[in-house]
Amino acid sequence: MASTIKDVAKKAGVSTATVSRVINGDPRISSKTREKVLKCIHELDYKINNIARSLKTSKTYTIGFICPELANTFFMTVAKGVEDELRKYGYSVIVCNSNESVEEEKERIKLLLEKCVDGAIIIPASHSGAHFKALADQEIPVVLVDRLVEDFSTDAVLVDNINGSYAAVEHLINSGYRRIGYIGGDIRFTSAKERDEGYKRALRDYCIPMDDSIIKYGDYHIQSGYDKMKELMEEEEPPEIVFISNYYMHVGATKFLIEQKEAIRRKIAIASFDDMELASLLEFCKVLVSQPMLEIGSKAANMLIQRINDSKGHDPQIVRLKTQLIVKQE
Amino acid sequence: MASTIKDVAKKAGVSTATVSRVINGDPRISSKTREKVLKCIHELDYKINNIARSLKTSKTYTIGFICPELANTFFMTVAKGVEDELRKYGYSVIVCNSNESVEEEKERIKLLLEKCVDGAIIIPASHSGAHFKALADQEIPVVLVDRLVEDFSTDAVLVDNINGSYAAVEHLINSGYRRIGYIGGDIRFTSAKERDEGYKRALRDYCIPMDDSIIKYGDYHIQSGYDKMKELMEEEEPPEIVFISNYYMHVGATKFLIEQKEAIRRKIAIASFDDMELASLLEFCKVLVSQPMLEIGSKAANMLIQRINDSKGHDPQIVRLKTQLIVKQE
DNA sequence: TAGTATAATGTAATCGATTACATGCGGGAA
DNA sequence: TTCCCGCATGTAATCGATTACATTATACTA
Repeated sequence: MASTIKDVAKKAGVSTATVSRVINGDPRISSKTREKVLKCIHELDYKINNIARSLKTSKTYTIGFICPELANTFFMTVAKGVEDELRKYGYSVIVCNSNESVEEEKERIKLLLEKCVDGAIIIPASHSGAHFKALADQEIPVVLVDRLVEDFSTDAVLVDNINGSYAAVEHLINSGYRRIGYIGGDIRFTSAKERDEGYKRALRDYCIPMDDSIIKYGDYHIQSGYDKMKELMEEEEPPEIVFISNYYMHVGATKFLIEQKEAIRRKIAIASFDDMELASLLEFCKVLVSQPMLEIGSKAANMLIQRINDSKGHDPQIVRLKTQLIVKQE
Repeated sequence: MASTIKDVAKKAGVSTATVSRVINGDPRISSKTREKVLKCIHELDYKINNIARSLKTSKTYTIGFICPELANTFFMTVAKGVEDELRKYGYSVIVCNSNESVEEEKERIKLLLEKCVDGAIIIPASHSGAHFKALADQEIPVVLVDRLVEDFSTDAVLVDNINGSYAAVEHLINSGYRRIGYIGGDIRFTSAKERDEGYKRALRDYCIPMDDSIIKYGDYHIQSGYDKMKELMEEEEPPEIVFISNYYMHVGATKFLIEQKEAIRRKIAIASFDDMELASLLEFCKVLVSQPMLEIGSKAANMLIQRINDSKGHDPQIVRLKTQLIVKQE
């Protein structure tokens, strides 16, 4: 059906080796031969069969991207950054959804191994990374994004969560807020833990007493934002403002507040990690901590390509990108 | 490095053919041999090399998914549906971003051809589909999603845009609205054109005069929603409510209105296509038309697998899924 | 003119699987 | 006992590229 290198070789009256060399830009080929071969390639509409090439070169120019959820703007904006950058180097991306399950993550890793990817970029589904060793065993470089894991050390791209949180809470304090609630994520994730740390550190630095009754932990999903905001508002002494550590909980919390009576609504505000989609348009929202999502992706892609081209390189490297504080105009 | 079928064969004292048969579940292999081989596979941590397999079988169990943008919840929720469904059949997905450019779309198609995908699911970047023939020429099945194209006919999964729009506008009319504005998309896209049609048909059926001054066209992006809403509100006689034909323009329009004075804000409302993310939480929003995004994806995946397994099948088939009208509680 | 370096191309093995065809073996029928 | 059949397995070609090594042609030197 599709023409092969043999067809081209026969038509051009040369060997397959010569055709291959033309395709790969070998400078030893005379320009006369090159012209002739290129003409035949064009006439036969020949397209290289990367399967065959990969078998011989053991390079697939494909990388795997595993994330806990596809329909998530943070993950997908990172993916966009990854794809954009990798494409420049001729790589394409197999996207896998681990569904926030370690078991499924394992399966995806097996899949990527069987597909012989040249590398993987992973947003871990859990705090455990023992199963990532399967990739390392085959010398397939891995770059983690957003979270570190236990039992596996490799390159990673993170944001400076601590100072991101800190700056937001500090801003709230400087704006006169004193009773600042918090909705955090599962602290087994490094990112959640760090955002925690930033919040607490700011309170401590400004000598504001920490009150566990207005510190709640959700799971980064809309529903838990809703539930935790409800709990906060039902406390004896609710906060004046709540710092929420991710976008989807921000959305859930907003949803809860919208349903409340005007009297309640007037007395509460929100600050939140992540500036995506409509975050900045949401009612109650005063301050946002914006992550450079595209840059996270492109940086991860870059580090991965570095490793692919130089696997015997340096020790695992961690890059921390800065967040940006966004204060909404009144 | 990684062990091959040869290593397994040697260790088990059988031929590679036997190992291959075990891997592929050939029933002719005696259970004694099968056990022995499986044991060796396990001990050597052998993983099949799909590159080699694909070369021989000319099946890659990989499909391409091309969409105009990755950081878009509609496209990515469809992608999730696709991935979920395809995985059940052992397929994985290469995700490509056409960046809303036909040129880039062409490049991605070339890429997919070189990667020897077994099929492609495409959300077209434009109204033109002539370049999709390159896939058809290699007998690679294509399923379109959301939009049809000119010059290329193939299987497609769409929603019933006309009746989706119609139902929304009809609901507005029944709720007493008479001056209903519209912000549509580029009518060269079939989906935009159909949503148009639904809006206009409802007005006609209820004998409400159509007024071009409150019918505007944007490009499905946030900014154009903002701009067009502004234009509408600056008309001599602005609408009471505006039906907006996609989520991102809805967001933009809301953004514009939030910035306006209370007097203006009180007099306007919104209805919109797409129920995603926060659509239902947005101020001004009364009615939404929800698309079954996951189902669109899984249906497209299903149709594609059908074609892959039976390429000489029936004529191109178009599936239209129903939308759902969502009325917000006051 | 012979000898040698260099440039251009060809020959054929190879990557790791699949599979058509070949083979050997054991058991049942006559 | 002999013949045949079918089951279980092996042999080797093959998929479409790459590439080490071999070969030929050309040019240059002495």
